Amino acid sequence: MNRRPTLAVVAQAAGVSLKTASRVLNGEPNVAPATRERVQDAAASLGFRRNAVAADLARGGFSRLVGFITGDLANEFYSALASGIERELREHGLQLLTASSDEDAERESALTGELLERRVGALIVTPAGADHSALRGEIAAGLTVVVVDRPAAGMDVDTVVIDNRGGARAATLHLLEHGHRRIGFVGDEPHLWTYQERSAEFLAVMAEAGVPDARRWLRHGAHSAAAARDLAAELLAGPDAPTAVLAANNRATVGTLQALRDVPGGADVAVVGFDDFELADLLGITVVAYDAVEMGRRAAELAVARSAEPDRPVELVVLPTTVLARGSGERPPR
Amino acid sequence: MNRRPTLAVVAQAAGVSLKTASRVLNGEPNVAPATRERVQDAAASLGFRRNAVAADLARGGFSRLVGFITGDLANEFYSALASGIERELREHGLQLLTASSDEDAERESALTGELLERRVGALIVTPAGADHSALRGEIAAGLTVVVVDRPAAGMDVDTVVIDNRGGARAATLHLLEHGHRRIGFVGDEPHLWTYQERSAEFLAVMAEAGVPDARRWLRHGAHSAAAARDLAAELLAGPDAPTAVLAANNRATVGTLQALRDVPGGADVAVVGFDDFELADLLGITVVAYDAVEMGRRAAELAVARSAEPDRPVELVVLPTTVLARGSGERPPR
DNA sequence: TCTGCTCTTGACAGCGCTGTCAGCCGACGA
DNA sequence: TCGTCGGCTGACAGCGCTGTCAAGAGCAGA
Repeated sequence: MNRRPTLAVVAQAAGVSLKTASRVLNGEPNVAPATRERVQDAAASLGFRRNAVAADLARGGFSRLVGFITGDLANEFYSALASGIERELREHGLQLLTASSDEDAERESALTGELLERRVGALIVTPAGADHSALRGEIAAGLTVVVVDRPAAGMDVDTVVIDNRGGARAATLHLLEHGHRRIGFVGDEPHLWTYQERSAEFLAVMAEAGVPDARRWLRHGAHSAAAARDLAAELLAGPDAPTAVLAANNRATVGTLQALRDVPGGADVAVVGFDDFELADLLGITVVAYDAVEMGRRAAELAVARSAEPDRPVELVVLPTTVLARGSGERPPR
Repeated sequence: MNRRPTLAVVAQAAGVSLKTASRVLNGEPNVAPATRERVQDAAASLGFRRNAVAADLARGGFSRLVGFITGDLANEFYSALASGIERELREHGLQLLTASSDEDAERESALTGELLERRVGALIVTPAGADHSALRGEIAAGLTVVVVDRPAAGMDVDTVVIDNRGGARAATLHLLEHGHRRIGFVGDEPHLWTYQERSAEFLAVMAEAGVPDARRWLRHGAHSAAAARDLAAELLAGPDAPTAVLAANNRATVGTLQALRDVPGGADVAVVGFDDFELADLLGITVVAYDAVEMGRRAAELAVARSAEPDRPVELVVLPTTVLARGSGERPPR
């Protein structure tokens, strides 16, 4: 086990009291320069390292850690979020503690518990389940919570989301404007808020455009690329197959592309994906893009702001989306 | 601020001593069932949550946190590592604290410091710099360190790497066997060990195959896709342009593909990439693949093992690689 | 009934640090 | 010369929990 000198040892070596040593190492004022130097020398030569655990405890039991509970860190969207959060927290001298829920509500609440035991100063969550009663209790107890990507139903907390409706509308219009009428929609799990928003807007736009019963091309369950692939394949094999597909998340886009590769005439089907991804550019895929890193950054910013000022009004940040035309969305109907 | 009941409050409510309450909440034996129940009820009704910070301190000042310092969490390779690590740690009741160094040695050492202040029980690192003197001191002080992806030069620590030589050899042979002689190599920063291993083996195999001066097609600096793209474009524009490219990491592969798209005749150039990536399958890119999640898992496993038994012999784990033929690497020379 | 044991419980002293408060000293103004 | 004030320092009491140790209760066997 790692035995390190404590502050007391440093203080003794420098011939000062514990408290004075503490002052020096925390950069507090009102220490004579000579004393300061003696303590610093002692600390350096002993290889002293302050114990943040003890310091946090003494200061009131709160750590300078912020927890982030997310669906799946291996998904490029979530890792972009995490990187935005981390960057912002760092500016404020805070550290990020990540945990992934695998989109499982039960695991989410277990993780919440663990992070709370660690006395995180705030929690940033992409809510998996619909039931946030556990969280609600914590908020009442004074915990700072920020939700990101999806709002937490019925909870009055700071939230950062993108303009899902606007993005879905733009994407659908984009395809309609290129002449498509039969447009498929490959979406995520129906209980996810993002699915609901995107699909509802898709249907609304189709109705406005006078396309009857667009619901027949609506599919859901594409939370993995493999599932999306099957859904897309089934959709494209139908008698009334769409000439264009709106893939409602990055997994769905990949799966749809896989399906299109295997279906005869698949190369002619227009595709617009929701969520940009690195190779979309190379593949020439038109997407609804937004800034996931910024999303994380804003969430962290809100967390910091609320910790500092618990009574500030709850904020809802909605980030804009843009359609990036790269070819796949501009193909005319076959 | 989040005011929560302390153990003392719970104990009082249950009419027992602090210590007995502690026993119950830690699941220790030798507590009368009736007492146990009283304490549990009190804890539940008060919304008690143990303070892991204080508990860790009382237990000796070590947290059940394991730190992971990595290059860039947004890179799919590192996030796969992180997810493997997290999964394994969880099995042992440990939590992961991630921090990214942006491949910057200075930042790496600052982060190391922060994690140590947090008294992480172990540190898993993908070493950025060449100078690990700071780490060396910590190890001497008893810290458990495991390095992953690249060995830390001159340090006797547990290490998990892939068989870079074997992978590079297989990839180069693969291209040679498909008739290529002029083979380009687009590699990472030259100070990285993985670059050195892969490039050295590439040159060795080329020499064995009787291809003179393969070094003329060797390029480095492809740590981002953009940089790789420029390198590959330059390589392919030369008078003695290669008919095949070995892209030595996932960034390099993406950049190379971008360059090939833009260069006339680029579609005929064979490509083998080092590191698999999600869309490689869709794009038909032949790659040298290995299991990054497993790599993380093994690293975490070693960290746990060494923490438990500090004197065990140092281990070097080398994971195998495979060539996955998907088309791009099987194209004959033009 | 007494001894010896196990089971259960609690008192107490920290873990390593910080906040509070009080004390000391030299300097400065009157 | 004295009073006062500001800079500097240290004693001390915790933060919320756990480890140690010892004491009390209950019970079996002698």
